[in-house]
Amino acid sequence: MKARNAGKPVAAGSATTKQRTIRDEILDAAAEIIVREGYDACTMRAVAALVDMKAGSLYYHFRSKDEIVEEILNQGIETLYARLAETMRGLPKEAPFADRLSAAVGLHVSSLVGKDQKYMHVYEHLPPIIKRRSRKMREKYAQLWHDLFAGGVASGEASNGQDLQLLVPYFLGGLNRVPEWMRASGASSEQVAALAITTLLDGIGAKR
Amino acid sequence: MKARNAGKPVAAGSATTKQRTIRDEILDAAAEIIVREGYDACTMRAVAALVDMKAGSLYYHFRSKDEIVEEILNQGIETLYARLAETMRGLPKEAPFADRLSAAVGLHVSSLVGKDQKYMHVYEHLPPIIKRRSRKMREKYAQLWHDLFAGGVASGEASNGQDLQLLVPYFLGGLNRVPEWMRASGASSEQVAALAITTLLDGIGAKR
DNA sequence: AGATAAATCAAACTATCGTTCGGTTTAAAA
DNA sequence: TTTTAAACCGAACGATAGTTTGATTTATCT
Repeated sequence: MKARNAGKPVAAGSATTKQRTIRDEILDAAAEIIVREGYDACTMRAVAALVDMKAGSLYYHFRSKDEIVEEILNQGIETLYARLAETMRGLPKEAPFADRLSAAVGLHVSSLVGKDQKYMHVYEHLPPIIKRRSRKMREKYAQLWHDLFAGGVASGEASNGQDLQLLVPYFLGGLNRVPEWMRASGASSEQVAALAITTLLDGIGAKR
Repeated sequence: MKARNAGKPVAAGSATTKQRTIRDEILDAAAEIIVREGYDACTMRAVAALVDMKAGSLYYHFRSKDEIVEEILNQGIETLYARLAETMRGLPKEAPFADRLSAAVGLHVSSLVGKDQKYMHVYEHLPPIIKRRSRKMREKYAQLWHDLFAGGVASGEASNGQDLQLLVPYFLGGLNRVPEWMRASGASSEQVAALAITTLLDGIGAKR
């Protein structure tokens, strides 16, 4: 076996420390290539090169290229869903809508620009056939947002009578462009999150 | 030569009627495939099949596959830019901000769901390397929106003091997801446009 | 040390990609 | 009708894709 961990700290931590398997390294490499150069450029040979292996060796860890992509896709959406569900559940029952919204936006944005952002951005680079596979999970995630807004409407804290079925994908679709905004404006993730929240709540029209 | 126009009306119109060339048919076919099945699926053989030809014959009309894609890309963005610029120029000088915004949103949305929507949606399916080529033109288009908002700010009709450098990509990025909203909610393009406008102006927060 | 299992390699296979090119068909000009 | 040019086909080319496989190296266990 090759010295795969040469130079890397052994992470001699607690027994509960999730250890980084070779599988993870491969997933990371593939996601990295997809986000930076697109799905076409993500060949088995390119992925292998990034983890210092040969293309054929990848098949010891994965059944196919499809399995790699699918795993990346799931990892991204499922952890995002879990984190948002957890965050919402952790809020006090009487937390105002603005606070709930702020927490959700903050989490979503930080996921888009954080350490594992790769996994969030892979989706948009995939061919439609593959995209469709994760559609159900993505709708499940959108449902969390739908619930959030529905709560705001019920308490009278939100909505001008907008159709939530339309408002949620509107807001969420816009939020996903966060990295673009940051690139174009040089703003921080906090600034971006703040803009999204205040604009959604109050708009940009002159005050009356 | 094959009977390419079999069954098609000759469009015996005025001399100024733009006639549909074979080039156009090829561009249409390629755009159609890219939008429906992604860039990978858009092979020369697939495009050729859609226009009842063989792959090699395409090279009589185009120098390369790249040339086809580039032409699609330009056609989409340039006509959009021209139409918005024209529309803005056509508005009376004293038109209120809300009207200007409404006109711009209406145009943008109708382009995204209209007859030539293909050409608008091709962009998002392309590998990063190709995307970068049309970046300048897209920034030019965004500049139109920037000017629109800047006008609203100057006249005091808009803005809560938001950074326009951030607000424009925020709003525009969201707007581009219109087809998704419509699919998810079953709303019409007019409903979607209305939501985008009122939400941007007034937000969804409870009135004060 | 020797044996066993895990991990990787080298090389090939088939399929398909973009592209080329000589020949063939079709439409218009003479 | 003959000539000429435009439009297309058929078949191939080299490159590269995902994948398979038998051999080989490396780690682990006794």
